[in-house]
Amino acid sequence: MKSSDFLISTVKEAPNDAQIISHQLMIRAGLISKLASGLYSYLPMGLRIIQKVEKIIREEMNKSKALEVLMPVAQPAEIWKESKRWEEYGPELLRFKDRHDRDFCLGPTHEEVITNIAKQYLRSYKQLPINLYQIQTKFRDEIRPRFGVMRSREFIMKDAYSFHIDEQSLKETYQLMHQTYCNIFDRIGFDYRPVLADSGTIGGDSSHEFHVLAESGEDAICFSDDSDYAANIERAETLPQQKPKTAEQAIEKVETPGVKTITDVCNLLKVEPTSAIKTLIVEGNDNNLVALVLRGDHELNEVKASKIDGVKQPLQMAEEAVVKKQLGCSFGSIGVVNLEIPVIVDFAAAALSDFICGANEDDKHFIGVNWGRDTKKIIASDLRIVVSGDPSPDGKGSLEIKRGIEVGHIFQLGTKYSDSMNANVIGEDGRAVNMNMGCYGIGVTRIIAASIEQNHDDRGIIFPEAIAPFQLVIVPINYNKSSRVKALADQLYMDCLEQNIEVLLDDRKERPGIMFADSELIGIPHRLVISDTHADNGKIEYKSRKMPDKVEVDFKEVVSYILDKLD
RNA sequence: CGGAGUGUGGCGCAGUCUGGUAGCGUAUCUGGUUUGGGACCAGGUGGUCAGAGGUUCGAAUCCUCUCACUCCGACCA
Repeated sequence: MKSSDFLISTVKEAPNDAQIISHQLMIRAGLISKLASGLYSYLPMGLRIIQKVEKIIREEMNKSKALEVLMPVAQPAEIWKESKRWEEYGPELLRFKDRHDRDFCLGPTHEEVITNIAKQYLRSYKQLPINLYQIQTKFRDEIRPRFGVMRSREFIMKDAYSFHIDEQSLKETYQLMHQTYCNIFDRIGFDYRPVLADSGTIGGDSSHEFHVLAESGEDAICFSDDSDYAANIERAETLPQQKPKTAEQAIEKVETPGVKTITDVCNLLKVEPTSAIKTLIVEGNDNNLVALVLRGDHELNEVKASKIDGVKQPLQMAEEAVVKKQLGCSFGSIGVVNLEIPVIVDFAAAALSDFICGANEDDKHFIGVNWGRDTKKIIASDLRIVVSGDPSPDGKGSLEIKRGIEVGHIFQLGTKYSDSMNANVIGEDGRAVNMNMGCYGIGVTRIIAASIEQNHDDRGIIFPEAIAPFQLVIVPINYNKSSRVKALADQLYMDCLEQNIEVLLDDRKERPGIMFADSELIGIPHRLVISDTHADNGKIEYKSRKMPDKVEVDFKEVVSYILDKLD
């Protein structure tokens, strides 16, 4: 490709709504163009990258024997009503009516459509297992789109759905997909981790997210410093701790006027938050209240809390007015002494002795409180968000927390959709069985942003070769003046094309500085510079985007030199 | 949905308080000089100042409403 035949749409300044580096660089390099909030066009340079990513995904998916399909973006309400998600999904699902006043939506995902297909065409266990995938545009009406294509409303996703006669078969394909995802992300050149994930209301214990490690990641993930354990922070468990020490202090009520928060209490009483507890009140299953107790320095993990027996799902914090009426005090003064509602205590809080808590009277707290002696019987459970340094749940090492960008998610759906949509096959014994399903997603467009987050410097993007829009850029100095430079550049360009090198010849009438800056901003991995000075010696200058040094290469050997670099 | 903010050539911004000819940088076009790190000179093109209504002799500027976008929060099978 010659630059004069292409659209190089680089800009010096990014719009000021671009917050993170990948968004800024994607705009500046001219990969994307914003149409409206969360809606982006892919310009020629950006599309080439998408196609590279898609190619890798296709190759690896095909290798795993998955079959590609393509399903509609617009979907009729009927199938969503069948799966109950028309009601459950919420405003993220963009709904509209067609000219006949029939309900439709834009697909945020395709479980319903694929199940509908499976229902029609899968009749016998002999056709199973089967794994169908597509690379398709999705639409989710995000509350707050941000970070460019990282969290946009319209985005490209690879989604795969597998169908199985039993759980065993599902598990095998799940493992295969896990491996396939690793292959894909290895090829893309990510520093990533597969982590245990919460499988949401679907249940089942096997769900993994694939996270690219990056400071700007929206998710917190944690891993052991001494084993393979890695999990989304929502999912990471804490272990029961040792029994509390024997009580040393007597319980005593103290005045704490105006004190509402743990910080206030601790400042007033000159103690650390680790020796106080906080009591959160949530709604219970039958119109009652439930107390959740955490150590002062810990935070509630809402996913864990909502899974506790007797706690209303989804988790709902109690209204302060209701709490006042039933417990006789406001939020800041709730405590566990003489508390007449179910009390669930986090393991860490349950391990405390001689601690501080609210007195269930405004402006008063207890000090020297001990479990059992001063409280009724409690249930100890895992309630909190893990913190750095917690012991790893597998018993090996301690946890470290990093930020990650979720680029893939695989999980076992079981029979949720095949049950509600009645997708069954005839089994070996001649009876109909609802199929087990697995579901596997990769955010194609998000991958590009994630890769840039991980690979850039102050000059721009440093694309890994596997997904770079071009492998090589040829920068001729004085292409339009020096006939010798032009001849050499054209010759080299033709030679590269012959070797199927994805090469960009920058034949624009620009000064060298602009051409260097553009190629570095766009992040083309390899660069050759041709100039009269070098031509005098039969040399060409090579530079890798990753390395600071320039190398002189004989003109005759340059193509094989490049081929070697491309491996 | 709650809080905060911003809308002025493609992009980045000034002008708004204190009403009086629409401005700067960059990009773009033409001509010339340059050519190894975002050049210089000269001359152009391009804006109903987000939209609607109001006040005024006169509104980018003051008032009212609407819309869009951004940030923080809530939400996220």
